[in-house]
Amino acid sequence: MKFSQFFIPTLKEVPSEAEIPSHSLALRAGLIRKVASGIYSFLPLGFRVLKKIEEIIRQEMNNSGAIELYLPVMQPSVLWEKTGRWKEYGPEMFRLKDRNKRDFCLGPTHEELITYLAYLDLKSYKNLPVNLYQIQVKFRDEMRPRYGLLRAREFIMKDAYSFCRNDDDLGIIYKSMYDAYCRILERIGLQYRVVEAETGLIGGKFSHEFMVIAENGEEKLAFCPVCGYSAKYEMSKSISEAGKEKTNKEKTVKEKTGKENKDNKINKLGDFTYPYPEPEQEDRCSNCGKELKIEKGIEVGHIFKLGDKYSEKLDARFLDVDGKLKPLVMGCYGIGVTRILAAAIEQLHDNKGIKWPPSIAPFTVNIIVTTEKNSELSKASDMIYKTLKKLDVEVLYDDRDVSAGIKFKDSDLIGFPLRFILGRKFLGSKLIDVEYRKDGKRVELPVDSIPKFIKEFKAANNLR
RNA sequence: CGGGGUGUAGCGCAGUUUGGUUUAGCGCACCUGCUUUGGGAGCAGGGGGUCGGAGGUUCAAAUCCUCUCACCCCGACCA
Repeated sequence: MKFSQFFIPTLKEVPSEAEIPSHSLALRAGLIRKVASGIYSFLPLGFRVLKKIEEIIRQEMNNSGAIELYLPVMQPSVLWEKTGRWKEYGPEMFRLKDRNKRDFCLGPTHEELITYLAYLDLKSYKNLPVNLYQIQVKFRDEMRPRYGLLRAREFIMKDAYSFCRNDDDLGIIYKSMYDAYCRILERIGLQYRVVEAETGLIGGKFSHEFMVIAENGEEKLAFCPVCGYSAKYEMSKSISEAGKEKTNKEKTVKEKTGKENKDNKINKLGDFTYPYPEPEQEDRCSNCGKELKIEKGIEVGHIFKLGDKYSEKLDARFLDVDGKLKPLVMGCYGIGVTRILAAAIEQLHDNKGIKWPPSIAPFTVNIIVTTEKNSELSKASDMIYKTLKKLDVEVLYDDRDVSAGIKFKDSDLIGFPLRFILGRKFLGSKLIDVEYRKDGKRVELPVDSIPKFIKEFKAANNLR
């Protein structure tokens, strides 16, 4: 792709609405534009990244036996009334009426719909287990959208729902989803932690959250560098110097209210402010006794064991081998596509711009020609552009008639993993300056070594 | 929803306190021409806003008053 024929509106200045790097850089690099609070358009560059994230997720889901389908965004209220969530969800749900005044919502999640599908078509243990997923847009009227893509009102997520005969089978699928999520984040190339978490409005017995480590993360995590124990900070167990085991939640409730709370649960959050306590020196891992490290993370994935909460209410039952009618045992597994995009920027950037991991970079190589009007040089860069395309490299050739400085700045901002620089030096030595965005390192590359270089780069970064 | 803040050209801002001296200004971006091109170039010329919206006060409103809308931040809550 030639830069001059593509659409990449970059911004030189920091938009006043953006507070954190992922938001600011996504706007500046021409990935997204805001339409309304928490609602964004994806420009071509951002869209390419989205598609790459989706594809990695899709491959890993398919590899772990999940099957893709597509459920509607618009959902009738009747199903939600059966599960009681039409009321429970409250103002967070975007609601609308059709011409006949029937109630609908824009799906904030899809348990009701998928369970309805199971009710219709999963009648026998012979159909089980089955794990269905979709990559779909979701709508949640957040009380406070913020940080650009990190907390949007319209966002894309992959959600999977599994149906099993019993808890044992559920356990197997749960584990396979857990592993798939780890592979997804590893393939993308992000540092992350898996923590135990509460289940919230979705319900169910217990859950794991997948956190991408980042400075601006909304979640505080406790992590043991020695044994690998990790948990959300407020749920983390630690041993104080006194040797007494405690969880941070107990401590918080007691300290803030000044009184005991029998089940250690916070009942009315509005009653008092609830800042997490500052990490304490004496907090030690309850597993191995080593000092806990406090980190911040962005939640990108959440997996739940639902059990029969939805299947009971929506009457989704199957006939088991023993001839008995039983509710389907469910699990659900969500991972945020648009949120991963933001989290990746949040974790991988510097003061010049984004540093895309090669797995999801919009383009792998950016060719910069510093003096476009030299015919020898433009011939050479055209040739190199074609060579890279032939090698099946995603390359953005900056052929714009602008000063070299602009090309360099845009290149840093957008964050292509590799930059091929052709200028005066090339005219003399016939060597291309190849620069890595990751660490700024440069190597000199003869033209005929391009195939070998690309092959090695792809192999090292797991690209096709 | 409570508290705080901001709305002036595509983006970033000044002007608002003390209404008139501004045909509303600056930087960047944009258009034309020439010169430039290894880290956001130079000169010359040019286009674009009626000051978020509505109402009001006044001889006169970006500036004062009332209402309203949008957006951002903190909190509660949340993928």
